[in-house]
Amino acid sequence: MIRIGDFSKLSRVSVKTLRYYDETGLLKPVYVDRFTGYRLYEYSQLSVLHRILALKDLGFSLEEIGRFLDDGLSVEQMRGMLKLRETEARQRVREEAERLERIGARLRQIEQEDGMSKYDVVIKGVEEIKVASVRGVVPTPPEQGVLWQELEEYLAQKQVRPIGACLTLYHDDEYKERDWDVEVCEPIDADLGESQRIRVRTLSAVETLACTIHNGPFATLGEAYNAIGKWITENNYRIVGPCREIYLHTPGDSNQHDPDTVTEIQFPVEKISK
Amino acid sequence: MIRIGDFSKLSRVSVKTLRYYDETGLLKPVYVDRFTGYRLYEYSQLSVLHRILALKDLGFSLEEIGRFLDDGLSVEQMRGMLKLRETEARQRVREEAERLERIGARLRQIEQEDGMSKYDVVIKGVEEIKVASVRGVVPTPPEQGVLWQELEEYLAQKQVRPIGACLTLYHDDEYKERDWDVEVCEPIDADLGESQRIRVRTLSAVETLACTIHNGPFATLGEAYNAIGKWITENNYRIVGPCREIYLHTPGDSNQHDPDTVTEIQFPVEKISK
DNA sequence: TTGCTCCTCACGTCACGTGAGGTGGC
DNA sequence: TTGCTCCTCACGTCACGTGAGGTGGC
Repeated sequence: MIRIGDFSKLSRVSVKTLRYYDETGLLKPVYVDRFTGYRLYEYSQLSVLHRILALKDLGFSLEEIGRFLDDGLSVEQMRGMLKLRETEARQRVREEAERLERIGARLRQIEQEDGMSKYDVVIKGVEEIKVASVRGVVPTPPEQGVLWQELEEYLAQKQVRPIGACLTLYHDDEYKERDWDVEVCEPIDADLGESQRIRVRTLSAVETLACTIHNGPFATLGEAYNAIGKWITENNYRIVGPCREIYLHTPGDSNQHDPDTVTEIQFPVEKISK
Repeated sequence: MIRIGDFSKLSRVSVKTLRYYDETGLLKPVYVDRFTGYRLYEYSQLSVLHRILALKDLGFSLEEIGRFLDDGLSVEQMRGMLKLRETEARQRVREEAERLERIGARLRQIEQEDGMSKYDVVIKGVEEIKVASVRGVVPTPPEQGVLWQELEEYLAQKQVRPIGACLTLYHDDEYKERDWDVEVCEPIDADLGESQRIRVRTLSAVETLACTIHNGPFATLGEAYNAIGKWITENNYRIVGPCREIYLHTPGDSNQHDPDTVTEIQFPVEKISK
């Protein structure tokens, strides 16, 4: 029988860890001195410790390992758990590879622009939203005011109040100089009849949206679009739906140059698989 | 200004997390009601939160992120930290890929042998060991007794006691039927003169050894060698040095068939890079 | 006697999640 | 009034690491 220090040296597992395994019942020394509390191990316990290390290394938790050691579970169960770990490990390889890619994209961005961008892009999902909307073609985005007027008037007339931030959908696939196909939306709760121009519909939930926040007047929104566009291509995503522009905060009088304006831009995207 | 629940919905960050960020000073609401304790955020804080999420996603800890936000650190510093994360991420990709490989190897092993092997293989390192040794050619390993006798007699004569488990090095690169080049070693501490047959030398430290434990008589050691050999090839390692056979425990009379015998087998290996 | 080994608390880690028990706002 | 939102503790997580303060063994 050997003491914990020697057992630790042989196995290259720290004394603290061995004590922890004792405490949790994972690997108990064969004998504990009643008076000194000294733990005494047998050499043959090294193979149990090896089993623990090997299973830990495959990604099992200590609790799972404990159950393995106790029950000596069936081949089929073991196979099932390994399959699970395999899926998880594959997933983590992918995640880490993507993280690596994003770090690379950041580095390139810093080099090119000589500094950190004002815009940080994150991926998130949104739930579905019920909205009243008007769709139409306007020369350029800043001229969508007419559509908003139409929508607001309708809602006021029906005495329906929006329940969240209003937004615009941009339906064009490509960049255009003129004639944008836009749809202005107000989220609503109530049942509301449609008119010839006003539609009531549910914007479907989206799982992966690339999003960024623009703090400042609408006039400089273009910078945000540049940043997010670059991010999307640099990180190997692809746009798969209409862009959403969400007017989170438009203070007081709707002065286009108010700096306290906060707008979120969202692009439905998907990862380009290699 | 918005309440924590709405801020949470907009950002898709849990209320608990937002409170945690407040507590740690990472992201404080602009206003906290003195009486109710209600936290109130401004819409523009969403971009700060986005920055936090983006940096977290690159692998930074919340503490590091906090420092970034406070100091607004230089481009050079940022570049340096990103480079570091890049190295780490690359490392983790490799680690996870290797784990995936090991899981696959285990699965194949279970399929083939219809169950779990008695032998678990782990990778570990060992430090250098000073030994007295005798090297010679013997017909087969079980016949190395003569060498041991020679060594023991010399040590007894010099009144030197071994300070750890004795071991045998197998110097042949390939498997042989007959005539094995073996070296039997006793770890020692003292300064000991050499003789014509006895050498005193230091076995160098090895960083990566594939190891397994054999519980049982020497007669069945072959099973352990089979298991570890299979593991090494299945997991894409290559043997890069002489095998070490360590006699951790050989009870009482050195009966070759004693089942309480514990032996460790170690192969210096390196990963075959693709 | 000295140095080494071993022991048991108790607390920290990291980024939150999970209740319990209670209050404010519309 | 009711349901919803928000609050503050306090504790748990996972696999140990880090001391502090003290004792046993040769």
